Amino acid sequence: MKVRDALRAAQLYYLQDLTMEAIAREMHTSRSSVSRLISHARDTGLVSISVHSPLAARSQIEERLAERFGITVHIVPTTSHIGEAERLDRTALSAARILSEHVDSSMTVGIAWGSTLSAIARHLPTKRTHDTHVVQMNGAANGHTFGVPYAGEILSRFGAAWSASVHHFPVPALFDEAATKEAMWRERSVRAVLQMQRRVGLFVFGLGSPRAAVPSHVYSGDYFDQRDLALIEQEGVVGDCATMFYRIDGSSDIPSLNLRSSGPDLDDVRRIPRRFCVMSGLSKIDALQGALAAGLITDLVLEETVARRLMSLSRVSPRAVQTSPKPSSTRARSASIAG
Amino acid sequence: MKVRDALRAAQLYYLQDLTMEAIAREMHTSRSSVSRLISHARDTGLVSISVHSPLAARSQIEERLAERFGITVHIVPTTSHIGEAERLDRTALSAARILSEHVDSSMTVGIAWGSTLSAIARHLPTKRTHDTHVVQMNGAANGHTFGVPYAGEILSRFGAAWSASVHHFPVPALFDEAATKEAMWRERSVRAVLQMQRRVGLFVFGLGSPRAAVPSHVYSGDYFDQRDLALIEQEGVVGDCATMFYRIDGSSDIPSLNLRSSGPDLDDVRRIPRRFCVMSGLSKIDALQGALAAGLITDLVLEETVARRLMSLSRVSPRAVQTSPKPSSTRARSASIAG
DNA sequence: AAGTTCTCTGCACAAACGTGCAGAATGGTG
DNA sequence: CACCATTCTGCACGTTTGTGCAGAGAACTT
Repeated sequence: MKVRDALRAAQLYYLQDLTMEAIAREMHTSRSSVSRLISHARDTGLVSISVHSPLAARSQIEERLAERFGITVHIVPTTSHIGEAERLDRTALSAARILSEHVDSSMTVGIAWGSTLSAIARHLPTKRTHDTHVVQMNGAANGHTFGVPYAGEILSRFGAAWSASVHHFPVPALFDEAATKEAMWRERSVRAVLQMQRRVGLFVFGLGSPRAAVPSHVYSGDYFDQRDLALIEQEGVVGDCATMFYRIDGSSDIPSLNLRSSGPDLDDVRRIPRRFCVMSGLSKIDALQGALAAGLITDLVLEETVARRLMSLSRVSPRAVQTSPKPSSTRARSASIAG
Repeated sequence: MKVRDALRAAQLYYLQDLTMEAIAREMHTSRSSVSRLISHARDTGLVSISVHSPLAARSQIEERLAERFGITVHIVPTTSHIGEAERLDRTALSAARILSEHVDSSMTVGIAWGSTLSAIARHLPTKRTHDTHVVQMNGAANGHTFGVPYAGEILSRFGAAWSASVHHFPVPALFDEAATKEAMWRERSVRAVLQMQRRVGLFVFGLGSPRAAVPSHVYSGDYFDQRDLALIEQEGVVGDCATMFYRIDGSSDIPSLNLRSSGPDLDDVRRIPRRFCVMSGLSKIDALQGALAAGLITDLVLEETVARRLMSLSRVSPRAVQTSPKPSSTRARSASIAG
C-alpha cells in the first residue's frame, strides 16, 4: 500500500534522520523509489513543514504593522531584482503554506477569485480534513462568460486540496441592474449560497485595484463597462475586496456600484472571524491602505517590497498611514488611515 | 543578526522552494553559509517538521493497541537487522521529535531518568517556550553517588531545549529505610519538589526491567543491593516506572520496596493528564505489559519489533495481553492483562 | 490473447547539499 | 596596540538527492 510505504519512508527520513540510501535498504527497494515515496509523502500532506518567526526575530515592519492595525502580518521575503509575476508566485506559494496551517476540519472557508487566488490555488499543499466547505464569495460572470471554468478551477483546487465540498456562486461579479441582484438574492438557490457565506469562519482574498500599473483584467473592461469605470474613477475607488469597492479611507458608501455587487457587504466581511488577505505588487498599495483602513484584514501575507513601501509612506505622506495617536488602540481591528 | 538571517533563509527555502544557491544570491552570501543558516534554523526550532499518520494509514498494530488500552500509540519503524543500541537511539530520536510537539509554554513536565531518557535528552530539538518547568520525578542517588551529574545532565538538556527552569530531586532512588524517606518528605526542600511534581501535566518516562536480557545498570547492583534484588525477585516485579515497582498484572502493592521509593505513587502517576512512555528493547516486554495493565501510559512511543511481539503475545500466551472481553471498553484508561 | 494505456521501477546522470579546512573577521584582554 | 580565542566565511570535495528515460509490470479493452 502506497500511503503506508510513504509514511514509513517519511518517518525514517524526517524522524530518524536516515539517508534515503539506508531507507532503501531497509525497505528493500531502490533509492530513487524512496525519493519518490518521500516526495509523495510531502505532496499528500503526510509531512508538514512550518516556519515560525519567534517574536524576537520579527522585523520592525511586521511589528509596526501588527501593532498599528492589530493584525497578524507575515512578510514574504522577496527582492526587487525579479519581476512582478515571479513575486506574485512566490508570495502565493508562501501564502498557500501559511494558509494551510489555519484550515481545519469542519470549517467553512470563503474564497474570492482573481489572479492572487488563482496563484494560491495552484500551490496549495494537500491537507487531510473532513466536513470542510469551500464557498465562492462573489460572482465571476461578466459580459463574455459566466466565469464558471475560471472561478470553478480555483474553487475545485481548494476543494481537492482539503477534500472539501465546494459551493459555486454563478452570478455576475457586478450586476448591470441593482434590481436584478435583489431579485436574484430572493432565489432559493442563491439564498443557499448566501447562507453558506454567513457561516464562513475564514475568508481568503486578494485585493483588486483600478490603479495598478498594469491594470488587472478585472478592471480592464472585461468585467466593468465604460459607465462602471467612470463611476470607479469618480467615486475615488482605490480597490475592491470580492467586487465590493472602497476608497482609500476605507469608506464603501458607493451605492452606484456596491448595490450591484455580488460580493459580501463589507460589514458582513468584518464579522468574519478570520480574514486572510494576500497581497503582492507595489502598484496596488492604495488598495491595501484602503483595506487596512476599512478593517477588512485580520491576517495579512505581504510581499516584502510592498511592506517596505507601506512603511515609508506612513512616514512621509499625509494621505497615507500615520502613527496612531493613542497607543492604547493596539488591539483595534480597524484603524484610521487618511489624514 | 543571525536569527533573522536564518529565518529569512528558512522561509525562502521551505516556504518558497528556492534552492540554496538562489537564496545565496538573494542574500549576498555563499551557498555554504545558506546551508548552515538553514541547519541553524532547524536546530533552533525555527523550522518544525512533523509527520502525521492519517487514520487510514495506521497499522493494524497501532490500531489494536490504541483500541484495547485507549492510548495513543506511535510505532517507530525499525528492522531486526540492527542492534538494540541503535534501535534505542532511533526510537529516542523519533520520540524526542514527537514529544516536542506536545510541549508548550507554561507547562510543567515531569522527567524520569535512565538510559531511555538519556537518549531522548541527547536528541531533543529546541523549541521556544516560556514559563515552562522541568521537574525530576525520582531520585538518582545510590550507594556510590548522588547521581546529580547524571540525572542533572538529562534534566538540563530538557531545560535547555525548552528554555525551561529545572528542578532537581537529589535523593536516593530507593531509600534504605522507609522512615528516612518519610522524614525527608517532611523537609521543606523536598516538599517544594513534591509540590512541583503535583503540577506536572506531562510525564516522560521509560520503563525499567529486572528481566532485561542485558539488565540495565539500574538493576545490576549499583542501585539495589542483594536484599532489594531478592525482594524484586520474590514479589514478581516485572518493571518500574520512576523506581516505583509493579507486577505484570499492574499491581504495585509492594510495601517492602515501594514505601522506600523516591518515585511518585502510581496512583499519583495515573492522575497526570498525559503520561508519555518511550519503550524500546524486546527484553523489557514484561515491563511494558505491566505498565499497560497498570494504566500508567496515555501516549506510547514504541519500537516496531516490540509492538509486533506484543501483538503476537496477545494471541498465544495466557499470561500475556488478551482480547478485551467487552468491546465497549474502548476508551478505558487501563485494561486487564494477566489471565 | 493481443493490444493499449497507465503506473511503477531502477539506472544513470545532473543538480543540490553538507562539511573539513584554512584563512578572514570579530571581540575581548593584557 | 598586539595578542589570543572565538566565530564566521568561502572553497573544494564527497555525499546525498531529484529526475528523464526506457523497460517491466499491471489493468483494462477489444
